Amino acid sequence: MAKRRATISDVAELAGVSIATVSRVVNGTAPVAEETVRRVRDAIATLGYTPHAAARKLAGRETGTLGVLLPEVAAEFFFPLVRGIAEEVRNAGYDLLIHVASSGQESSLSTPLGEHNTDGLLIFTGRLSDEEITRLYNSGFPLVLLYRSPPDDLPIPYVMFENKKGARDLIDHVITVHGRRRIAFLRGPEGNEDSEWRERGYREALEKNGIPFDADLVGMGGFDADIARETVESWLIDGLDFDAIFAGDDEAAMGVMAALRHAGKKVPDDVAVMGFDDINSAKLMAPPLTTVRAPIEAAAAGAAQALLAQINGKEPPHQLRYPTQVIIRQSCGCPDASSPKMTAS
Amino acid sequence: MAKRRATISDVAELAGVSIATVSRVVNGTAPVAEETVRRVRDAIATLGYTPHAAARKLAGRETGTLGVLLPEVAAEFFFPLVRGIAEEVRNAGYDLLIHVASSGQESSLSTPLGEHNTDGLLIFTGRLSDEEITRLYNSGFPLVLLYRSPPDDLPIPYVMFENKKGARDLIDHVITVHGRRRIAFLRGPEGNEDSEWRERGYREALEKNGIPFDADLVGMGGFDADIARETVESWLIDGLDFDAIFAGDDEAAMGVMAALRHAGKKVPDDVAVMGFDDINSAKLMAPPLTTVRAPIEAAAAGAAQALLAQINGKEPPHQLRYPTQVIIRQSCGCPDASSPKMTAS
DNA sequence: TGCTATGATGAAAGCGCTTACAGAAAACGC
DNA sequence: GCGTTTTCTGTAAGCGCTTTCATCATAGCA
Repeated sequence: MAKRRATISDVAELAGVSIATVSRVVNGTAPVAEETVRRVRDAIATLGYTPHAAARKLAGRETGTLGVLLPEVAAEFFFPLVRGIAEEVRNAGYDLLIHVASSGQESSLSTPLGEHNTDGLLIFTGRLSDEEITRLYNSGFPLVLLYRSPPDDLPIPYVMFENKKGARDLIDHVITVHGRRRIAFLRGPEGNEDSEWRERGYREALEKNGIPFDADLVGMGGFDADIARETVESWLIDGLDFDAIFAGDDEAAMGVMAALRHAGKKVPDDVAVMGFDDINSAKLMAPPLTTVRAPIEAAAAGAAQALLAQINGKEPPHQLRYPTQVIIRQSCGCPDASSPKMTAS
Repeated sequence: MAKRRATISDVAELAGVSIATVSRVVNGTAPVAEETVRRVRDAIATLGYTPHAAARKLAGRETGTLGVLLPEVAAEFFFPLVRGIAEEVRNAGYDLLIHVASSGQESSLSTPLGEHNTDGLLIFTGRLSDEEITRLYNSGFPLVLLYRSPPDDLPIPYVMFENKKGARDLIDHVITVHGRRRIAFLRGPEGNEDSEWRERGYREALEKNGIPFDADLVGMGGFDADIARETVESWLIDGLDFDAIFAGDDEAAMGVMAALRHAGKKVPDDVAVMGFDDINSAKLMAPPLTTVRAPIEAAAAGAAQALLAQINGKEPPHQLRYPTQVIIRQSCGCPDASSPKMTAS
């Protein structure tokens, strides 16, 4: 059944032209007579010809594909991220090679996304060692960092959210509006910059309101529901005193709520819970989660654009900072503004 | 800064051998004298040489990469799926090209994952038209279908879950154990086979227990929280009578719970809620969701293996059917078996 | 009418690599 | 010691495509 794939030569022969001409009509790189174009188009159609990507890459200078390096941890967060990138990349006529790293192979680029295989790389937090990044940068390889800043102050473009401000406003809200004073914080994964900034915002809000920082109230959340849950459960066992928990992100918040519920604590009456990101399920939680909205998809798209710009020789911005916005729902103690929807039908 | 990449010729020259020899030591395709190997290795190291993927693909017969076609809908379900595939594919030394389809371009393969660009394709439900699949199959291109059966009874391998049995057991539980009789069902996306089988299981359970099927109790869930939520909200407004909802999948169940909660209905006292898949957040919902566990990651890995087998000329199984298992939690009305964890620390 | 822009096309040179094919050198057998 | 393997290595032919460069008609212009 497997017939040999049609090549550019087959098309050329059928259309009675040279392969150069076929290439030109396919890529529109030079004027071709209307009549010729028609014949070539027909030939392509009847042969079902598709250009061979590898050959194209070899001949041309570019590979026509962009790579994304993602951590193993697959969170809901990841979706809008990929969607934003994919959309942008496709519009620019590039392919997207997504590499989901597995634990262990921390640094190596022996894997797909080498410099030879893509025209540029979007690197998600922490996946690549500083040395690797530096090396790639030094060899002039287009790079954009997602949610982490470049090592050694290298001028590599990167996208970031206004984590600190968002967290500060959020914590300030629960202090000033709801009078909470014993607010716990769950850190993200080790070395995660988003988490560091959120913690700073958390501390600033504390300070602003004259509440001393208490190291006991900081635990490991890992931006992960299960990890967060365990931490809160152990706090509960230890009898730690707190009246609010800033979970670090929404996933962790979900774990926090589960732990609290399981222990018979009421949210938000006994403990207020806040997340960060405003993932889709945040509004569906019980109670709906008060959080900070981060325009993940937009940021991802922005990162892709910056990479594309770089590839096209334009000067990309050095930093892309996206705004965040506190989203008040009920998990902080605020009343439900909306009443059951009564869509007359 | 951007120096030219080192090529195989550079290595050959530095090592004082021919490019053929370099290729041989890189690929280990033929015996090479120990001393020569050493020299070549050294040259590679000092030059920092990495083979150019495209060139390799062009020269060799294989592209060394596998493709996955995914629908735009990004659900939590997608994670274990990708993880399972990625793991398997990497272990086999292949690259993974993930193509997230966007709405609109339903069928076209004009996009990355053409037959030329990958050695095989894992196709996720409904993304490709039957014609495209048939065409690819006929041209001998290795294919594996995820969660859908092949068109026209073509012998294309596909993976499936025991949806019917899982759904039947689940519904049977809520009828026989909890005495529910007015059980609603939320369908998945149009044409989704998983959904069709789940519905059959649902009907079988009804029939087995002498409950007549009521078309009014079937609505659109779309395997999506927001869609499910809207449907349930409109049911509530219409005053539809039901005491249980089988949401079709876990994402939809989340939307169902939100709608119920918002309307002041108690789960499971007023309405029992059941999902399907057992995604990570199922156990974190309030109340924890009774559902059916589908080994998504394992199935995905299996699919990848089948594809790899096919590529290597082995005969892959025609169908991979994975078992499902009812997971009882509290949303169906069962008591909480676990008590707050008391991990002594 | 003679000469130069202009449009349309083909010939051919690679892109970096794999892989027959074919030597040359070393090892073996009797 | 000579023919025959066995090892090791180089030569060269592409893989399918893009892209100068060159070639020809035509068309434009004085």
